Amino acid sequence: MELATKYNPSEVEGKWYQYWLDNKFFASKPDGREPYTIVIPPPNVTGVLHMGHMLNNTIQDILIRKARLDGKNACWVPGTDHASIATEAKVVNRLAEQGIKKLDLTREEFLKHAWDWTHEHGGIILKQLRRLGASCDWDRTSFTMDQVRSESVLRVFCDLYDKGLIYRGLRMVNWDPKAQTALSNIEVIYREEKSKLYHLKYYVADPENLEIPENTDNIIHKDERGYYAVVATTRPETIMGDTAMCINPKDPKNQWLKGHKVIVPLVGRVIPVIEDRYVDIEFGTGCLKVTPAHDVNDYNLGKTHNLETIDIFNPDGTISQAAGMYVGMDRTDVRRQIAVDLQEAGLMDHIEDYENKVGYSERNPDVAVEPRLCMQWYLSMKHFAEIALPPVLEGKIKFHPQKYVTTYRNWLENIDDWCISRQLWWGHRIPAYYIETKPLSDSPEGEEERFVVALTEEEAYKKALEKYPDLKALPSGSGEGGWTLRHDEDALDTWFSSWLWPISLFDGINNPGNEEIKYYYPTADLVTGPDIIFFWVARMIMAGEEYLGDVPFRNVYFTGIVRDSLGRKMSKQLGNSPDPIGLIDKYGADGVRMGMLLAAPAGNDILFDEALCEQGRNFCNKMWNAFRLIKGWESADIQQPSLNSHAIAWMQARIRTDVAEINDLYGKYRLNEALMAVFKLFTDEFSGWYLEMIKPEYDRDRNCPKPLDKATLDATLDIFGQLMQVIHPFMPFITEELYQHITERKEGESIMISTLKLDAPSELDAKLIAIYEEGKQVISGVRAVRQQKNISPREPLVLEAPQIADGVAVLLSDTVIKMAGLSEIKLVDRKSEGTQSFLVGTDEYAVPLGSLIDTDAEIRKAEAEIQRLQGFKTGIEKKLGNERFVQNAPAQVVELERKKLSDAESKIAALQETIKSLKG
RNA sequence: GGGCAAUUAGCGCAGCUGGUUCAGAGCAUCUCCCUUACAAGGAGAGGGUCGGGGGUUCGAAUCCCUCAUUGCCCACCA
Repeated sequence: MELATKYNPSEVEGKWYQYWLDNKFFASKPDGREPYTIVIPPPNVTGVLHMGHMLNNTIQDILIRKARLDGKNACWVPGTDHASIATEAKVVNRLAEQGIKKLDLTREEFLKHAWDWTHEHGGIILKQLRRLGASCDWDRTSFTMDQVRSESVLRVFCDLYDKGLIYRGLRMVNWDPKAQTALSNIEVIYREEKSKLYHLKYYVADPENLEIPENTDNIIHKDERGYYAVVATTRPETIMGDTAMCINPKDPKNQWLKGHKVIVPLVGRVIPVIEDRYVDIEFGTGCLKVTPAHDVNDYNLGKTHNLETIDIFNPDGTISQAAGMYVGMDRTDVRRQIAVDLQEAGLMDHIEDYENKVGYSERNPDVAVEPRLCMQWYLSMKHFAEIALPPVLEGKIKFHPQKYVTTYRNWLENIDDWCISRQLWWGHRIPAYYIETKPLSDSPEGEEERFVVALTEEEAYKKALEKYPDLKALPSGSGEGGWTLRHDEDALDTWFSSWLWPISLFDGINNPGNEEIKYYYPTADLVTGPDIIFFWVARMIMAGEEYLGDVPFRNVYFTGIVRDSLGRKMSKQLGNSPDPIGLIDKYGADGVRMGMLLAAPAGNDILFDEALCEQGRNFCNKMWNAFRLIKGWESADIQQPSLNSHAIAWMQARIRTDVAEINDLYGKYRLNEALMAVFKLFTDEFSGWYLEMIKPEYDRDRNCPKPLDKATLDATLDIFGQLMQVIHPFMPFITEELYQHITERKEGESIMISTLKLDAPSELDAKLIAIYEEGKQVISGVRAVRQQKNISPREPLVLEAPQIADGVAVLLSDTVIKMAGLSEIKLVDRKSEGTQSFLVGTDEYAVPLGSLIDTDAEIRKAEAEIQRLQGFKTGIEKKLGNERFVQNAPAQVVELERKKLSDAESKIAALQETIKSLKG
């Protein structure tokens, strides 16, 4: 069969992936082997693959495949995340396109739409991962909202509630007015923004009592309408909610305002001037307007000073009835309008440009978050911080790179309670049931709520009766005087299910101590981005410690962000995000995998460039052609030349040595370096040197290569197979293809499940490698001479080598002759005249060139080299002349310097000799 | 405002606890070669005062101080 000169991935990849699936090579069951588990960071169920996923999952696949080759029971569990806010937003948008409003639907109707959407788009991303070669155990595919995972979430909620760690609280939360839900603190992203600082006039309401101090530091504003204070604010639209003005009691500028009242501009409300040290004297005028309903700090001031709270916003960010003005307008429009109105009313002192930070919703990045006071569910974090800190600080979990340990610690040491309720329908419904004996007030400050937390409604009834014995006297049901349960409308934060992922995937919550959780937990490695260290990584550690008393993983490998070659983040707007599947079509999955990884040192951002995929594709081609070469050789029952047996020994030594290093790099998660080492081993050592060494001559009579001795061919096939195994984790498809060719596969075999057992490199290996390295230098030396003199590689040359019994010219003479295209190697005491020479170490080699030699140029070259060496020499002499160096430096180092000196001297001597002979 | 990291060849990076793996590979660049596996290839070559300045030391890319630049994270200054 004729093989194409280029590797064609598209012919190969689909075939092998199916073969792997058919043979269930990805499947894992608990057995006696050592487990190696990875749980996938679940992508959004309706998401599509982007470059970040490509990187992340390539790394996971490499680790999993490596573990499999090492004989471990590798289990990579895939799945998707319901991503409540993101998905619900998408569903709402789609409904809107159809003219349907969410609020017009019942919860059940909405959820039906959401599930339809999920089934329609769900799992596309997992299909895409197959193209990449991801060797997930697909039978285990899970979803954060499937039955097992959902039950786990509810059980955990009930359990934590029973433990007193979950509570309901009226707090200032971050409110997303578009999604109309609360967010946790870490879901808010602060962005620096150009805005305005509005300086508003708050006239003193009781000027008759004002005592104007003289000759003081007070700064007093007055115009024809009277005395006023200037308040600087970025949010003039909140003045309807002002219930006080606050100054710092020590502020010399504003002493005159103490104890007075001021009038809120436009609104006309008279509010007190309160004093609190919270106020920064330096900022603005030192006067702060206090809006307890719409700012966390103001809320706190309101609490300490017993201020009234006026909530001027509706949940969707429009102005509420309570504001009394601008009712129904959107907050952003009001800001514009009120600025105009204030100007016109003469209540605006001035406006200046200002930069401040505005919080945006992580999932709705164009929506500014509104602080809002409402009742939410919280998970108390003190306990979790305490259990999650030690495993990381003590190194039971290792972070790669390590610098994230500090980040992790800082966060846990300053952690806020976790707001876990979301006013969404798509998600796990909070298993709380309110007892309704009469219509409940909607007001958050309504009377004390009565509720129970239970896994099912049935259980909730029982619990209700236990908790509130008075209910026993009442008839159950919605009838006259009866009582019913109202299921909490809210859903849980998505991360409240994700944090259980390494446990819930093995059903360790519902079914504690089951065989799978015992076997697979803790998992080995987690591969994820540093952006979710708090959202996910930290919380998994909390859940793991809480529910299994053990860490969820041993290592966390933080990948960088994939950027374009200019260092910009990939984004749809910029259009700089390549389509991963398109890339795979173009370069093959193996090529793309290599391209991704080459640019990806652990923890650094990766600057992705398609050219890197080209390099990956080229490497595939290199392997393919090396295989074609070997495949074309016939074997014959002839004596094995010593050149070949030596080359085999050397190549094997090389493999042992390099694989040891590669394994070490794996251990340090320096996968890009491991890949580089793999690449060089194959391209340089194997293809560039080894294959060329043993390559049989061409038989012109038969028009094909001469046969190769069987022993060498067999050994070469073995070596090739080993190399495929070493490369396989990085490039699974082509290595499988070539491995199968090499081994004449039988059905059911695969490189995936093969094992590679190599001895540790020995001292002998090191020696062998050193000899060959020197031999390579001699060969390169001759090639360089050819290059300089423009001599064809096919023209045989003679090499004069120094008389050294164990020198490479003797030990590797056959190899050097073949590789350098020599007719012979002459061992000489003195090189002859008319040669071009080069040094390898301190040994001088010479190629006689007769008339080709340019004597003058050679002399100039030698003189330049002598000069360089002289400089080198004087440097060392100076060092050795320094008594303190000789006294203080270790003997070894001093000895080395001496050797350098003598080497330099002998090199200089040799060069002078050369010049002499050239001058003849 | 606090913290962390980075700064080494045109580019993206490696250089572990100070001394032969010390100034490195890869890509890119340049030169030559369509040699019977591979031009998606081969052979060869050039290229860096290790961000600036100071210090410690016999000796610093490596340790310390300082400045500069960049990036990231955290934080309620309106």
